[in-house]
Amino acid sequence: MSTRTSQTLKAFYDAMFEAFGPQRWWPAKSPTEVIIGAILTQNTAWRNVERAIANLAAAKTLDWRRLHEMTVEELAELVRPAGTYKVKARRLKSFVEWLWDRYQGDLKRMFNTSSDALREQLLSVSGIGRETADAILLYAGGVPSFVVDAYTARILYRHGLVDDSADYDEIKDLFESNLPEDAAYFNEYHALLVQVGKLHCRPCPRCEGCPLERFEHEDLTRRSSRDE
DNA sequence: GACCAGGCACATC
DNA sequence: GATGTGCATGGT
Repeated sequence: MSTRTSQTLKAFYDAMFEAFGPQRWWPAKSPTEVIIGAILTQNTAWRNVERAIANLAAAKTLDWRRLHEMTVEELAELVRPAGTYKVKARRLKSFVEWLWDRYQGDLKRMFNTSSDALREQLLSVSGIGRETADAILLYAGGVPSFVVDAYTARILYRHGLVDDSADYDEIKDLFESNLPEDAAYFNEYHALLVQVGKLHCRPCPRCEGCPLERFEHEDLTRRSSRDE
């Protein structure tokens, strides 16, 4: 199928890829590290997540058994640089406890579950919302589940592909129903959107030089303090 | 000092 | 169902 939306989304990808090349996401050494990073990066700059992960690595706790044995207070001290550290320690713990109860602490068993069922299960864990669940599925499990984040919503909104009330599932479905169901493609696409977002599509945007600049969009740079 | 960052749960209406 | 708020470190 080749609707207009589908063509536009593919053209976005091509333009971003041409500008930035492969992003090689997720920036982690193992599925375990992906999952920990996905929880730690919630509403947090990646730079700070790296510090927290470095602390965990230094303490040799990038390991589900060790994480299972630690207290939430010990964990909190290690993840402190990532911000909201008490909350995040609790969320990591709730995932670990769940992984232990349900899959004996074994990620391979977890990913052996059918992806739709696993997504529902992940969403039932306190601290794992839609973006985190999809990041785990895609970047730790290689499941073609499109990840939506604040940049994604902002970029699509500014290009008129969704309105500002579009929710997570609506945006996710827009990608998944208009692109080939390919985990490698979804992987690269989301990473490229984040790169465009970081460089050009923050709350106060900088459209100059953006690889999507040539596509129809609303240039808000001159009215960052607009009130509608 | 203000604002932001690869969200989420929970309270309230 | 929609909207508001707390969480918190570190960079710009």
